[in-house]
Amino acid sequence: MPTTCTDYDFLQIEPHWQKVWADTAAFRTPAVDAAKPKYYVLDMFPYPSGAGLHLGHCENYTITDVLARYHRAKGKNVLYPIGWDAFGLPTENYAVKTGRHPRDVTVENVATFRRQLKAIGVSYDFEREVDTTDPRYFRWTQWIWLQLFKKGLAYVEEKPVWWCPALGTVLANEEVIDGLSEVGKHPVERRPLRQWVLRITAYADRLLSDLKLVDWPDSTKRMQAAWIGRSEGAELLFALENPVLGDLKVFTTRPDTVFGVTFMVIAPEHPLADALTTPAQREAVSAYRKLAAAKSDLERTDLAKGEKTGVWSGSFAINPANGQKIPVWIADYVIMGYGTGAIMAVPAHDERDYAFAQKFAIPVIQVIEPDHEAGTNGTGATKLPYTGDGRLIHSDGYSGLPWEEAKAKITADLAARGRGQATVNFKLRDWLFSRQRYWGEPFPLVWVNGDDYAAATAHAAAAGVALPLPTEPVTCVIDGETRYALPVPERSLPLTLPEVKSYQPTGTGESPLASIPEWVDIWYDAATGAAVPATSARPAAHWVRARRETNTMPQWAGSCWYYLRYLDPQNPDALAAREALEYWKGPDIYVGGAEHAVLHLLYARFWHKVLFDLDVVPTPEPFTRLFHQGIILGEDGEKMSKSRGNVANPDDIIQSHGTDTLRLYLMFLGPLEAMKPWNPSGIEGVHCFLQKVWRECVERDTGAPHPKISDAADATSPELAKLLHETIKKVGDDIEGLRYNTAVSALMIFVNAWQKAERIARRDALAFLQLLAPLAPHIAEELWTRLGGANFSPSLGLAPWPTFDPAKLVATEQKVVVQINGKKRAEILLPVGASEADATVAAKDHPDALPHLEGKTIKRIIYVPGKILNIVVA
RNA sequence: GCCCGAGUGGCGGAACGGUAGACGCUCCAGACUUAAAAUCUGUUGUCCGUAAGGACGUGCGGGUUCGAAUCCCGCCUCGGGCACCA
Repeated sequence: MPTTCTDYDFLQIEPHWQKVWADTAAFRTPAVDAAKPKYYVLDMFPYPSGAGLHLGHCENYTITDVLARYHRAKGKNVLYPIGWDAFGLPTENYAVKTGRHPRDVTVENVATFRRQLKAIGVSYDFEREVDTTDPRYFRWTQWIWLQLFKKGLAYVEEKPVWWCPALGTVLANEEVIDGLSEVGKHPVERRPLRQWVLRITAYADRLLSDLKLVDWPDSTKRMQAAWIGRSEGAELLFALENPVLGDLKVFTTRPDTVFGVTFMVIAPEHPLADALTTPAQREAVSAYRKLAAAKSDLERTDLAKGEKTGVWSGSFAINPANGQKIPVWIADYVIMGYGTGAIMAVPAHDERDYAFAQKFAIPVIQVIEPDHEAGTNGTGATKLPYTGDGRLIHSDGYSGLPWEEAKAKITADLAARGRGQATVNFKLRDWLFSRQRYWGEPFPLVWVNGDDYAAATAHAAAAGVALPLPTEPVTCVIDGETRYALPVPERSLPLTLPEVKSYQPTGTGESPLASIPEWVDIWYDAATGAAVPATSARPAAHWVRARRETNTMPQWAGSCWYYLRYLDPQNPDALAAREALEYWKGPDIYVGGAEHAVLHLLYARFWHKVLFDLDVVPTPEPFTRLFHQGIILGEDGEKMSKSRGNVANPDDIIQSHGTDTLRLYLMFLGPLEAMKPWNPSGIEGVHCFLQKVWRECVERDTGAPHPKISDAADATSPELAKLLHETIKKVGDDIEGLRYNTAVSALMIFVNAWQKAERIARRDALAFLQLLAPLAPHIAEELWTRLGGANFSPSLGLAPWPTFDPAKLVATEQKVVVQINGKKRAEILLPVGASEADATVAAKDHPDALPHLEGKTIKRIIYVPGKILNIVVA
């Protein structure tokens, strides 16, 4: 039933249809049906912040909603779900401030988001909502983590984190601004803490090479490739002058330049740094190392600061290629986390080494000579540092060789003498996977001593419980005692968060979980996962004394696999049924911001590959096609932010213009991938367009169908019919190609022509409404119903998408532009298929072309049928 | 510093190497109206010209081509990202 309004009253129409869709479960995902093609559209699910939806969300979700509605009309089985990435820092900080439980805050925020999403008319299947904080969900997050643990991909290490003594808490990178805490502006320092780390580097090669399997923007692929950072080179051994200390191992991508080494550099944290420091240098070195320790990697790598710093250790190393004695320096531009934490410095052929050598007056020896002029400064001398290609010089036994050849030969020769080997190195580092927070997934494991580990695992095995144990136990030292990580049985999951009295930091760097001794210190049954406080009596002899892990998982955990849970969101026995995984596979398109180009997408790919190796998922890559929408800027062209006061609120626009207008305008604003400013006056134009559609369909005053609309089959003029078919083709092509702005423009052109026409056939008016429906679904449904669309299909959304007749698109005459010497001079109308000779004759006779041809000789004619005729004259 | 984008009317933007400025906004003029709003019609890149018409024009300078906003080279400006990666 349509509404009763006579003019375009979107405040009545939009809620009306939203209710109809909800009441009829119009967007419920169809059952798995092997006979029907599937289409899975995925949004990057939102973090339900207290601020509610912003225009960027609206843009993102309208893009996908258009795809979902379009593909439903094309007869696909569409899966279009939504959920909440609800663990995270802002909610926890809000809880700390207000004393409210993060769960309650989350429930409230989710309710706001859900209401707003329904108000913009997005056709999600809300029955498939997932919430990363729901124990029924994070049970499987924990399960996946156990698989990683079992595969030996999780380990524990002391890692430096931001520690704020004044706040008594660990801070995230984004909470530290210019070396001060964001809250309270207190000084912060780097402090090592026990952390869980995931071995993503074990997948570096596949994460890189499998990028060729996916249809992603090239820029995103390039960013991931750069982040993984594969480089081929060699590890070379430089003997240290003091034979007791052995060798210094360096990684280099340029073994061909080994004869140009004039100094070595090791990172301040390098294990040999102490031993290499001579008594005379001790004071300078320890001062320098202290300074470097206070800096983050980011500061150390901040090029804006420019100046290289460093200090000589007092020691020397021996170049394995020529036996030369070279000084070993300590400098923080070398980082322990990459390569071997030590380099051979070749100032002639490396920018950073060159800057360092200049500052400390270290000799520079050129060993590569360019083959061509490019690298020289005009006088024939090479401009240093020179990092390009060329041939070797000053390199005994290798001079004259092209660099690539020398690379291989020098590496092989040094390898033969046991002084090196070819290696591949990655920039990618292992993934720091724990947080000292409350509002995250607890790690499903306990810490026990060695004897208890043996006893507990034996007991579990005897009880027929296969614990997910790694081949090598994961251990760490707590309070001077070695502890073993004992995973909980998979069947005991989820391990839920205990209630705490306060979300305040503990002051020790541990999460608030550590302040609940009855949860942390327990008697524990390894076979069942059951626990009682350690203060109570030991329930039975096979129960062991254990301490729970108090770290929680980072927000990434839940977002690494949510796209799989949508396939089968309520399944209690598996993260999703095999049948659902086989049918839906992964998203056909994934839409979200480019800010996730590296981290989220890389982490999710990593987990997916692990699940693929375990035969849990059938595909090697999670996201085959990816699209990044552009940011909507404020009216002033700046990023929208509260402090700038340039925020446009979707709720206000829905009240003033309606969501159909908002959606249509967001899609019309410009290319979807472009960053574009919000322009409130432009929205009027789109609103007027919808009103015009209304006026063409509905008679004023009565609300009955417009008299212009006729049931006569030939009511639509041939010109308008042709335009309709062109529009059907264009809108379909543009939706599939994600060029919605030009699709909207095509719809406007059609309505402008419709308005000028005397009559239009009912089925043509309905076809137009179908084209409009993905973009502006409410007005389309309303008008479809009023024009009797129900006689064709009970629901507009499921009515088959209009088809175009290619025969109708073929013209009998074509306009051809006449150019003379490349300049447009005239237009001629020619029958389709006109020959070049015919075209030339017509052009020569044209009064506009004639004056430009008189007295000239024709040298050449270029004829592109249906497009142009270019006459070149002299 | 490095990497990735982007520069087209007053504005957002169109344009398989083939008519630059679609579509929309904004101006301006007209119709309707007592008036306004809404709606409809027309106009709106710059310069010369009464006009017909012509010249110029896609950040700047070159190049390739019959033909360049589009391809190539070198600059400039703006935006985004960055882990000095040996």
